Amino acid sequence: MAKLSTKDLQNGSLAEAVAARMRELLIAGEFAPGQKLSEQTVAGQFEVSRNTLREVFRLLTSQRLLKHIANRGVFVVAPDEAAVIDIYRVRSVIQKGAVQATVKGHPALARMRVLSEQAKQASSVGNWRQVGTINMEFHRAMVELSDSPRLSACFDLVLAELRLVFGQLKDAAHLHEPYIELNACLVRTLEDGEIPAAVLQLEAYLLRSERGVLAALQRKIG
Amino acid sequence: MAKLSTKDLQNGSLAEAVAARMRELLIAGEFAPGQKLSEQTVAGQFEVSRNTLREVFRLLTSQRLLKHIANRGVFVVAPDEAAVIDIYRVRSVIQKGAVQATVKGHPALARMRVLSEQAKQASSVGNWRQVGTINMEFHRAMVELSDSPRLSACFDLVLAELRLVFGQLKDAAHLHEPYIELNACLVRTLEDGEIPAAVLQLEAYLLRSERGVLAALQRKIG
DNA sequence: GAATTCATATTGTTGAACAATCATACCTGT
DNA sequence: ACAGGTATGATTGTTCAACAATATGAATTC
Repeated sequence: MAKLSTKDLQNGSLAEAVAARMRELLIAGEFAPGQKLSEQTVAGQFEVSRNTLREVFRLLTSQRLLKHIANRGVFVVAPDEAAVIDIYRVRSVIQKGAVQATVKGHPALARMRVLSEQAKQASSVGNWRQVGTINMEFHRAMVELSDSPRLSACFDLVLAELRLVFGQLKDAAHLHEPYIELNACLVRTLEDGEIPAAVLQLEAYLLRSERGVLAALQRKIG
Repeated sequence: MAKLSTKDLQNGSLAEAVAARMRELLIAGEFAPGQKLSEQTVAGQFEVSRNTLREVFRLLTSQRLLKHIANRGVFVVAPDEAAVIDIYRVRSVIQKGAVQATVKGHPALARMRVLSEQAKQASSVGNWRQVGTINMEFHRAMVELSDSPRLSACFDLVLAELRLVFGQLKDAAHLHEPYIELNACLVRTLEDGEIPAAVLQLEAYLLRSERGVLAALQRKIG
């Protein structure tokens, strides 16, 4: 297990700082899916009290990264096939809803262009980890086209869950690679204001991506 | 202030039971919007320890019914115009997405029919409070057409927030009344499998409802 | 080998204590 | 009188220790 130092003082409370740190570890796949997290043990590892860790657990449980079972403790979520399918259903509804509300010249659209180009650069260098991060940001920007903080919040939840899935797969490194060009293409279509075409491209992207994730999941878990 | 007895032992933990009880009170408008909730005071009112109440606050904060400000405490949320607009944007995206995925003979559709008729009955008796509750259930059932637990969860959040708005309005009693017939009509359209027509009806419903809520909000606050 | 009982460990909850931070009233100086 | 700073008091953030309630696992019994 990696070092669990949380000396890096984030703004806000200690519980939030630990939650943020633990979130990173979870998404990085440092914990096994389904693993039970003992309050005493984890509190010791993060050097916080049990009460504070409980608040951390509540935080991460509400973000669907942990699962709380009464009188049994908290466990790392283990997303299965159904979860992935559901996640992509949410993505489809929300992202299509956002794209359909696109107005030309929206700052989020400019951000999508920048991120799309950054992804191309990162992939040319072979930094697949960063490609994944940028890709996530790209899709977050897409949802921000809807100018809806609540839709963005909901989307962030499923995206975090999806990142957890990626982290739990072993070879997820260049799982995003084929979609860099699709993203760039989508940006152009949106900048031209061709909404229906953009929706079709998005649907194609989501379908391919979902299949890829499901395949990788079945390959590793069976 | 009303009695805060939480003797009714729900299943699950005490914190969850208190959170459920407090949720009811919040939605019933028993707390003023923007009101500060002192840990010591509220813990005393619910007869739980401060630590337990903190977990309750975390729960309700993650449900967007309370707002937590670091080192300042938690406050009852005070949804403004922008919040209502955003809530209806989420409703539009999610409910339209669900309706578009409707398959004939879905159990949720049958449930919508039942609820629509129950609403008609309740309104004929003049039980507006129940009309509101049934109406909420009706729309929840609509989202369940999508067979997506995550979309349902997200929808439940915004619906709870909307109920909080209703609770904070004083004359929100028969705010749902004009929509009983629209709901019944929408059920018929869906049962006939005419998805596009149903989407149009839903859009009309949401637009009218949003305007009604915004008007009531400005009447009472602005 | 299956079911029951008992012992152990973990979670759920409480109360008290202290540090850190914020709000308020008071005071000072010009 | 007023702006600014300071001290005081109250509230939140965090930790610790203890106990009750519940689940886990092993030993026992049939």
